[in-house]
Amino acid sequence: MIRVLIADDHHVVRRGLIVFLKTQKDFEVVGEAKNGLEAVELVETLQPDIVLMDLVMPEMDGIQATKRIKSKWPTIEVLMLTSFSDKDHVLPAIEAGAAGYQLKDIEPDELVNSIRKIMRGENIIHPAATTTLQEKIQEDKNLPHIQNPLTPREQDVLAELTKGKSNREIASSLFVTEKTVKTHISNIFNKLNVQDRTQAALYAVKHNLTEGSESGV
Amino acid sequence: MIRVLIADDHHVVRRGLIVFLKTQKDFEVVGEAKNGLEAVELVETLQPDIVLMDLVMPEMDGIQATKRIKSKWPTIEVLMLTSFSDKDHVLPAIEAGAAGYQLKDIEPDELVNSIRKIMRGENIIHPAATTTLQEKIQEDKNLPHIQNPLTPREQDVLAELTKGKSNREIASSLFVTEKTVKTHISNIFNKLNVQDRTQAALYAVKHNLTEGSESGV
DNA sequence: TTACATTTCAGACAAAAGTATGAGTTACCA
DNA sequence: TGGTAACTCATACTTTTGTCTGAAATGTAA
Repeated sequence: MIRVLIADDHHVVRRGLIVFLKTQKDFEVVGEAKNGLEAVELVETLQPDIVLMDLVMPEMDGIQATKRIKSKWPTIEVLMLTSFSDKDHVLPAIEAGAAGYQLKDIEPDELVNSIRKIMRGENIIHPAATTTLQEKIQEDKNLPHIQNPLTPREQDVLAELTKGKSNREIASSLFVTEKTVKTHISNIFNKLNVQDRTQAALYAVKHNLTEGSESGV
Repeated sequence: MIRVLIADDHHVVRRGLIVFLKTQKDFEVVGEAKNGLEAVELVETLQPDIVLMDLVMPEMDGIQATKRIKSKWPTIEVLMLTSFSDKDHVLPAIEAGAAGYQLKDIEPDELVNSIRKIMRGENIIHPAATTTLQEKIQEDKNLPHIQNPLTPREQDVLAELTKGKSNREIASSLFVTEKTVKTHISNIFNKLNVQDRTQAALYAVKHNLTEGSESGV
């Protein structure tokens, strides 16, 4: 059961989404928010799996709301659902931590599909928005939850980390000091957009970044 | 590729195992140890995925070696391979942290099968040894890596933990103080036989203890 | 050859995480 | 009704983690 929170200032939009998602047996709309602030509050109490977030809303816009949500509850996914596909709207959304970006003209089936993909750990960008993203990616590579630019050494560290090892153990395995491991690990967290080693390990497992090794706890 | 270390004081046994495992394309025997002490040392340098460990060996027996290995490298699995199926031999092995216990009369195919299962996170006990285990389980439930006695509340905490949350976040989600969360978490670690939250999260994911929720990083 | 990325390491902190121990509460079982 | 398990919380620590800043060595691509 995927628990969905809808955040949109237009009543019609919320109605439409709810009606449609109700036809999906494994979806449950746990709440509705009329603006970004309400969205953050409801996320806190309801702890949904995913938030369908409108970009433009009163009180607090979708970007701000997404930032707050992702910083407090990094595991809760946000799918930006809006009607703008230009650079100025897409990029901030992705940078804020949204796992996906879809235009509101999306087909219902496609929407459900997108949500499922996100829950599986994939990132979804509407084709129209992708092109504008591609350009930016060249200039600014700091969007690692889209593209993963871990260096070889960082991948080594992450692999060890994903075996449940401590910094000291990783250092010993890779024949470097604990300081070095800490440096790598900090960089990994930034690139993966996670806050700590547990999230990094879960991310690696979920996204199958653990190609090298096969053991686990 | 599953990297195997063989620890047995009988040369013939080692030969036999090696020859057989060589026929398996995804197995690699990375080393052989003639006693427990050597096994521990080789584990340190070779970092295998799994150790096939004889119970009775000179220098250091399989139980001791397993204890040391599991305490230092909890992610490395140990399959006890021996010829005793009585209580006094089986229980210490399991308590030492062995993921499996098989008699030496095991069919080669069955052995490979067991190893694969262990790598998948399952625990393997030879039928003959299972019955003696069953009895003991009633008396002594402190064998959590076999049977998981997490209380409901501990399961709640573990579920939150497996979303990548910090203690503070878990506390807020479950409406208790951080102190309480720490208590639960310490207990969980003991029961799961892991050292920290990352290992616990990986354990939960691997062993599918995350029934309740579906989200991740 | 300059510029940049990668890898290594250090010092100094701040912030979490974990452990140990004790204790009060409820709830249920024998 | 006494014992026990589960849940809660606290105090007092120790140990790890993680961040920031700075820096040196290496290799490589423009």
